[in-house]
This record gives sequence, C-alpha cells and structure tokens, in this order.
Amino acid sequence: MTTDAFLADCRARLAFDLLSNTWNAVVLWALRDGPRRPVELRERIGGISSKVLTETLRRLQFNGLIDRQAHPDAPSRIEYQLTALGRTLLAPIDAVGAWAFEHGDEVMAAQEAASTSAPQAPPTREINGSTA
Amino acid sequence: MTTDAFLADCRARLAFDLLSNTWNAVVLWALRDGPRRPVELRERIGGISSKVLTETLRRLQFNGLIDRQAHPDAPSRIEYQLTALGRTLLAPIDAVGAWAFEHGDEVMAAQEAASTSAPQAPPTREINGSTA
DNA sequence: CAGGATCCCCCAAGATACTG
DNA sequence: CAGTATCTTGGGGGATCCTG
Repeated sequence: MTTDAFLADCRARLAFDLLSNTWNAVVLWALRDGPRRPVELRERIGGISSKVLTETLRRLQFNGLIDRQAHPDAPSRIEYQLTALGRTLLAPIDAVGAWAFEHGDEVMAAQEAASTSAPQAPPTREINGSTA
Repeated sequence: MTTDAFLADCRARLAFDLLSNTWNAVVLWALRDGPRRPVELRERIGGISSKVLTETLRRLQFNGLIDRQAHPDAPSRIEYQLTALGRTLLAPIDAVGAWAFEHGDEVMAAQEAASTSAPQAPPTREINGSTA
C-alpha cells in the first residue's frame, strides 16, 4: 500500500540507490550513536580503506544524510554525524538488518543447496560436439 | 537493538548485498502479488532488458527468494513466484520504499543544494534526472 | 516467449603513495 | 589524522543477435 509503484516511480528507487553502495548503510549505522571521527569509523567498521570511507562520507553528505564538522581549535579533528534526515533512514536500515539476522542462514542454506545440486536440472548448457 | 553489529558481522551485510543489485528489490516487489511470467515482469517494471531480467531472476532463485515453474502443457509458459523466504523480504523492502516516499524530496533537495553551492562536479552519480 | 551468447561501458571499490 | 591522486579491476548492466 505504502510503496506501490516503485517500479515506474523513480522516487522509490532513490532509496535503494542509497543503500546500493556497499558502505553507505554501514557507515550510517556506525554513526547512529553520535558524531564520529573518520578514524573511529574505520575502527568500528573494519575493512574499509581511508579512500573509500571518504568517498562514502562525501556521498552521504551530498545526499544530506550526514554532516561534517571541523573543530576550530583542533586541526585534525573532524567529526561526522547524522542529520535529521539521515536519522530517519536508520529505521529502514534496521529493518533490513533485522531481516538478515532472522533469515540469513536460510539464504545461505539456499545458496548452498543451489550450488550443490546444480549439475543438471536448471539452465545447464553442456557443449558436446560443437565446441564453441 | 535488533541489528547491532553488522559492521563486523557479515550476516547483516548479506541482506544489503541482496538489495544492492539494481533490480533485485524491484523484481521481488513486482512479484509480491503472485506468480508472474517474465514478459509480465518486464511490462510491469519497465526499463529492464530481457537479459538483465533473467540474470536477476537467476540470482534471486539462487538465493532462495523466488521459485521457477515451467508449465508442463504450455512450452513457453514459465512463471516465477516468491518463496516463503522471499515473502519475508517484502516487509524490509517496503520499509525502504516507504522511506523514499516520505523523504525522497528531502534527499533531492539536499542534492540540489549541494550541487548548487559546490561548483565542482557532484561526487555522486545523479540518481535520477526525471522530475519527481 | 524464454533465455543463452557476446561485446562494451562504466564505476564502485581495492591498493598504494603522497600532502597538509 | 584527514584527505587526495593514480592505477587497476571486477562485474553489474545495457544493447544486440540468435535459438529452442
């Protein structure tokens, strides 16, 4: 009911585009408790390079989801925090994350099953004589 | 609360990976009302090529979210439908979609503002050029 | 109609190194 | 520590053609 036609409606895809970037949701989530410095974010997140973090932050900033603040006194003290808009995204993100915790193993099981029993049934194309 | 550490936890990212593909969520959503044939999906969705649709369907199938059924009598009658697991994803998807409807214009406004005030090229791809 | 096969493009993302 | 500049790559996704 709420979201009906986001097939044709571009607006709905907008949110998916936001979450489509690998780190966007992760960074937003890492900021949910308050302002954080890049180095803190990198620690909390793990596995993200400085460059990619910066890109992600710029992207989120560009979309009005986070906020950049430089401390006037301390030179290298930069902090990012969620904007009001950004905070509203936490709920949907949590919904997705919660789903993962509930059904993650089912997905992995399905993947497992699909990988194992794939040999013949589905769209297999085994070339015999006509070697392409 | 529910989803705490999906920063380190790969399980939570799993769901985001599922939604990270451009068409995954869209196709799932297009299937929410029941079984659909590929051609119907293409009509409903719009802007997706046959090849990409097939890829998406395979991917969703691989993850146990949808189900493929060939009609025995009619040769070219293939239908896809959500599995039980797939149906559980509709809620999170709807949460995201609903957010887009609520805050989509805020995001676009932010983008606008960021673009205007920053003479440089926007760090993000334009999500959508069409008018909302 | 379903969907495989190909060719091509683009860009997110990784690795690395450098500057303020 | 924050951030930038390069170079490279993987693969999603678009377009086209072809087949069962």
